[in-house]
Amino acid sequence: MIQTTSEENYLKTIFHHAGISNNAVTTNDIAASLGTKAASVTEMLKKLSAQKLIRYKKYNGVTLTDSGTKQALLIVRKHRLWEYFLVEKLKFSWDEIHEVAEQLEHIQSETLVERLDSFLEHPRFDPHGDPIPDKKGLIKKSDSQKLIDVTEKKEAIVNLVTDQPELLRYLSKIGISIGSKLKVMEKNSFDQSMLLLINGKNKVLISSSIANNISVQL
Amino acid sequence: MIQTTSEENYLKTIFHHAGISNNAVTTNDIAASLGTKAASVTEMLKKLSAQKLIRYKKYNGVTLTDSGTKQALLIVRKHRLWEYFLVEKLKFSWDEIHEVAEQLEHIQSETLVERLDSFLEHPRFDPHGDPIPDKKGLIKKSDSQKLIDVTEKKEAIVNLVTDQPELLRYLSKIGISIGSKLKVMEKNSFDQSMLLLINGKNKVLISSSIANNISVQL
DNA sequence: ATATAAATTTAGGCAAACCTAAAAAATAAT
DNA sequence: ATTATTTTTTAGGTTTGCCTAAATTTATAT
Ligand SMILES: [Mn+2]
Ligand SMILES: [Mn+2]
Ligand SMILES: [Mn+2]
Ligand SMILES: [Mn+2]
Repeated sequence: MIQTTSEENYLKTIFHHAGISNNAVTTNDIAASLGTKAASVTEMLKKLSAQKLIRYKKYNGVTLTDSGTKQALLIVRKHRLWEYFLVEKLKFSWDEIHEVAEQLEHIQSETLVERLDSFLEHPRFDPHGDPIPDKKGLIKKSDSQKLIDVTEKKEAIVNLVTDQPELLRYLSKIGISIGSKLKVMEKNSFDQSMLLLINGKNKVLISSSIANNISVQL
Repeated sequence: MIQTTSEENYLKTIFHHAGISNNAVTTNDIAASLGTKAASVTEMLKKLSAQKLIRYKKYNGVTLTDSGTKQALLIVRKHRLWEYFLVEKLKFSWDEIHEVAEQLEHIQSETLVERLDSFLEHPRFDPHGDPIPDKKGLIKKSDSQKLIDVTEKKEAIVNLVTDQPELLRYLSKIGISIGSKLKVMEKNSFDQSMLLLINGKNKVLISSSIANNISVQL
């Protein structure tokens, strides 16, 4: 069965909230993410449940079924492939792509996804470091930890950042991108801010909320 | 103002029916093209008229305003650029692309269109030979005539075919593509069928309905 | 245990884009 | 010039996806 754009957005949101262990996701969380109201969410949950894409019991949140997970993974795959395309082929910057990918991910054509994947030579990560599910929905998970948890004096390589335009523009400004080498010079134990040495050149102080949105590999 | 996908499809349909001289287009013609009913068309015409994208007088058909024409040209531009992309970069065949382009043409992002155009190196014609409007909406019109009107013994180069999947597959099968050299060996005056020599090699008989959907340059 | 607060669902509406059937206008045929 | 046919519009419905306000359930605090 073919999903509407709206249904796809709900599935994707549930997927992102559920995490790897497919935890139950609440009505309010979905509403907040999609910018809709709880009442609208309840309505949609009934539809998705009728299609057996989610398991829904009143007042108990929802989890994706296998079928729902498969659909969600395909949407995520398309989103990230398009983001990769926009950056690598069309020279968009990493803060300009999310909104366009939000539209492109709903284009219906299996052939298109697979040809795009081939054309891009099967990229494994999108421009923000998020893994791109393969055709079967398998995700390559790299061992990665939050920058905020890295101890003083350690060095690490940036491999994932949160896909939020304002954050991304800020990171670009201070010279942090995927692959940047960071050395944690000082950690302020009061506010969790960090003094970083970026690529052995610039020293920059970042707040904890920034550090919370960067993941690295030691 | 931003148009819905449905509004864009109406504008494009009106544009295609109006021809270069922007003739009035009838309600029924629009309905037939879009696979909707006349009543639905009337409803939409009121909306487009309120937005001053068309000139609409009850019972008198519609014409596009300058603003409506501009919008329609942009959609056509996007449709054809995407078709070119699908064929040249993703290796789709010319009969597989229309449906996907129908979806892609509605992606909203001015940057995307212009970057795509650059990436493709500003193609002037889509895979069916249809001209791609430039950023300003200008169309390069090549002097071209219908194959059906070519006189016996003349030679001509195919430069435009109708974008209909079944036709396109048939043309591929008999070896006709954009750029093919055709020599009109015989014209049957009874049914207008034509015997062609294709690229100096194969002799093929085509019916008038095929010949009507091929344009050539002498 | 009860009261209060928060989360969720239900009830009733709205706009977009479609539909069918009936009415009105324009066109064609006698 | 009437009548018949075709085209177009109007009237009244439906579905999808959203909303607000009220009711219900669950969670939290006294
Ligand atoms: Mn994104
Ligand atoms: Mn991303
Ligand atoms: Mn096309
Ligand atoms: Mn075309």
